[in-house]
Amino acid sequence: MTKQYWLFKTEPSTWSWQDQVAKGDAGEEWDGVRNYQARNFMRNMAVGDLGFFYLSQRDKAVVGIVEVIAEAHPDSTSEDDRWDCVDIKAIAPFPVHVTLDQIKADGRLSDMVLVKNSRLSVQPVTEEEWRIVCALGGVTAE
DNA sequence: GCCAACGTTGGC
DNA sequence: GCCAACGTTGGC
Repeated sequence: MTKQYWLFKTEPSTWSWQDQVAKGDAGEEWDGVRNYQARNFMRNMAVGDLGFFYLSQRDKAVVGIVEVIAEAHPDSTSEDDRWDCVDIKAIAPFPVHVTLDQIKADGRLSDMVLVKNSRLSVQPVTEEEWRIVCALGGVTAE
């Protein structure tokens, strides 16, 4: 299967990019997701998939790139076996943050889930969207 | 801090 | 299985 791309959303006060970076290569569970759509996307992820790290609230920007390092498994923060999550690790920060305003202003990105369904906390990203946002962020897409 | 949009829950 | 009520999210 070819590599898939995703977007992980978090509130900076709950889980920041620094928190993610501090976990190093060991990474961390992307736990706490209690939404079926988001969970289903995580169940479809494979080790090696890449994702954007997006901060809601004040920042409202993509600030870095993460990699999926473990496939979906039970969320350790829930007794309820409905909830699964993957593990991710930080790969690289964006030299330039790509803000929601920028994304909204870019006609090429008007179909991004982030624009269309801003509340979904784990989202798929197309390869084209991936390349465009990486370019805006000042990194070369893998 | 407000509120619209959305997802989930629970009664019927 | 429908749908009203409720809670949460996140942009503004």
